[in-house]
Amino acid sequence: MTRKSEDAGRSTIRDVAARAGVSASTVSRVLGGVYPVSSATRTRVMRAVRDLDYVADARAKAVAGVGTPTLAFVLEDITGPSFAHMAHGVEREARRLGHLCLVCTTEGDVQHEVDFVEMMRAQRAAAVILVGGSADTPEYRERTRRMADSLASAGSRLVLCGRPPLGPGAPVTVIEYDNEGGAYALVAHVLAQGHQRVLFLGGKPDHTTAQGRERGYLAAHRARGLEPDPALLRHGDFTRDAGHRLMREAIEKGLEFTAVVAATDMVAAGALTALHEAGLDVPGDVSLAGYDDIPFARDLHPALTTVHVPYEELGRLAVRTALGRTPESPDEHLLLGTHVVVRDSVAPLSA
Amino acid sequence: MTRKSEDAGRSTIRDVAARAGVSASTVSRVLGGVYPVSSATRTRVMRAVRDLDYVADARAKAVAGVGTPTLAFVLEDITGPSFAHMAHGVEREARRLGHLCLVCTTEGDVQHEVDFVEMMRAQRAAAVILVGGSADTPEYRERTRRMADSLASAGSRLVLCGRPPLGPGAPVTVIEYDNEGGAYALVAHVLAQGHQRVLFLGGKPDHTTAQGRERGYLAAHRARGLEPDPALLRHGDFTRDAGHRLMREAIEKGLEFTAVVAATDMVAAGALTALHEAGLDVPGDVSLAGYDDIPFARDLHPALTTVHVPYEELGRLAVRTALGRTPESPDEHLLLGTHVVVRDSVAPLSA
DNA sequence: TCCGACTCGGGAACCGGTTGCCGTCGTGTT
DNA sequence: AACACGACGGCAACCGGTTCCCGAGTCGGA
Repeated sequence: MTRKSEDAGRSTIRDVAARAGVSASTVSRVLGGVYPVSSATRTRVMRAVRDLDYVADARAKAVAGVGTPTLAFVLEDITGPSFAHMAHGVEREARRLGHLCLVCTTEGDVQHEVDFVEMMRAQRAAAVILVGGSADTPEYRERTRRMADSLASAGSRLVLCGRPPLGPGAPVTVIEYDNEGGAYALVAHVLAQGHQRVLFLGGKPDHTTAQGRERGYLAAHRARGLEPDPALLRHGDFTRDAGHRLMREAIEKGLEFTAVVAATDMVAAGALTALHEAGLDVPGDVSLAGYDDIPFARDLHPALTTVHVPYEELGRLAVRTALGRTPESPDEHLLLGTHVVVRDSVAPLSA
Repeated sequence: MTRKSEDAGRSTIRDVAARAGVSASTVSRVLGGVYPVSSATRTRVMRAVRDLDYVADARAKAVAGVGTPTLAFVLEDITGPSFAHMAHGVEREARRLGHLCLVCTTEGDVQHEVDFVEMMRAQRAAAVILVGGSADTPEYRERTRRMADSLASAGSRLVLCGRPPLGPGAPVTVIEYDNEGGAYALVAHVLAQGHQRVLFLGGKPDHTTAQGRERGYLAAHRARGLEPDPALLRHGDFTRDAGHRLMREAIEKGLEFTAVVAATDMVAAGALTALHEAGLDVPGDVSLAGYDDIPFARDLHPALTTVHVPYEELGRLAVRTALGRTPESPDEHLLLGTHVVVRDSVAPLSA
């Protein structure tokens, strides 16, 4: 009472050949498609293939040089909305270009990252995409540079997607978005509403994404001849909980401010809840803005004014430029623009 | 002016052997670790390995039977918060168990799914995990059953994670969570507050996750001797936009209700915004509840009462049970429990 | 001093495919 | 009828590893 697949297990090309009464090369040719094979033979082979439910071992094909190419991406945490969108872009584009997609999350552990990249070199991945911000320390550059060289020497390619670029000369493709410019525009918008004391809920001080946004915050002030009170710059990380805690502390501390700019929408969400808990109305008493334009920003109450970042596009571009390059093409460095999305959480300063 | 890695490119084990003046077998043994090798030889080999910056080709190792095992997961859209959490659980557990993780998103296209599974069979993946709900049609069962058989015959395993189970006898591991039970408890909670007309914003009618939640909604009513007005059951999909649209339509239509239960938190978020836009207070005028307990549920205003689903645990369990099984072990079917998280969006019916 | 055991390393077969090369057969041409 | 040529298909080498099997040294003990 066996199914048509006998008891199969995995069958090899030689099993198929034997059953069809031909040689393994012929089977390979039939399956390959283009080589001339008589239709009688083709039929016998195809029949044997179906009988045995045979599929060629992709790993063996890869060794022989005709495998499905593979691409890997590494991120800290797939549950972060912006990371998830980048991942989505990467995966879509990889699929469109016929690549398989390996994924690894590091949960912030750099050793995982290094180990995984080494593993990808062994897998002969076409490219490895590092997704998401990072601290820009000498140690980071050193380590990342090493990974880049290592991949390059194996014919692969390292891509930094939303990550600090290395110095010149590193064999790396960099796709970034404009943190400073976006934050500048956003904060300028807030200041234009008459606010003077704008609380900034930033990320980790050495994190480049956080730094860029903070620079934009400062630059927007200075462009109006203002020098922001250092006490208004608070640092945490990019989580909802950090936003909540930072906001609560600022309120308890009696800090004076009429607007809050959070480094991410997640942080803004936590901050918003803390403001509500303190009985403050947004934007009546305090204006609030975020950064990232995650889908949920619209459903916060009030709808969050924020900066739109083309995360998915970022991921798509990362794989397109990485896979599209030839050995001679120069190292690319793309910088994507962002724009402010005005919703309801920022209001003119009430007299 | 070359780096220590010569100009390398990819070097083979034979290159290393030649440089160290030994045979390829010896290099393999040195790298393998356990076989007795004199320390002089070991040193020479290691030096050659470093000089050439050699890494064994993982695909070739796989063909020889000593590769890193691989596991694949398929989901509709990685940007959905609950999918992302399942993915996170899968990835974490896979990494813990030393597996590589391939990922594919289908964007609802079943052909992608079928093709990808076939590809995974060719890759000799240890297991393929299908993540997220689906329509439970005869066509679905037929197709999924075929994938299960195909994988099983290749020594792999299909895992349904939050997906409708097939009939008995299919070589499948199923990990589900209790949609009906969770919805029952949630709706019972709402009814206990005195509400009588509870609007249900459901998903696609043939989608099993949506069906389960709807059954829970109905069962909770009947347990109190109520028969819900069919006009209160609205169907869309699991997106924020669907929730927004459905809610607006219900309001415009003049439907009477004092509470809303949404099939997911995303839907609830859209509905909440629509309620606000209509000038209704939640929970003053209307109570609202969601399902999934995504992180953002806390930051909606009011904080959303919802049902917690252990998505990450679900993903972890999926890989653990799939990889932990022996050929003789029975097909497992796990059903995880859920629980209501009471926050601020449901209030007693005001007289 | 001779023998056995143990250590070390090489040759070759193997994993499961692909492909270059060449021989055979059938057919059409002169 | 001889010859050329194109269509087919098998052999064997190759991709880049691992591992079985066996032979060559070396060392210690009888």
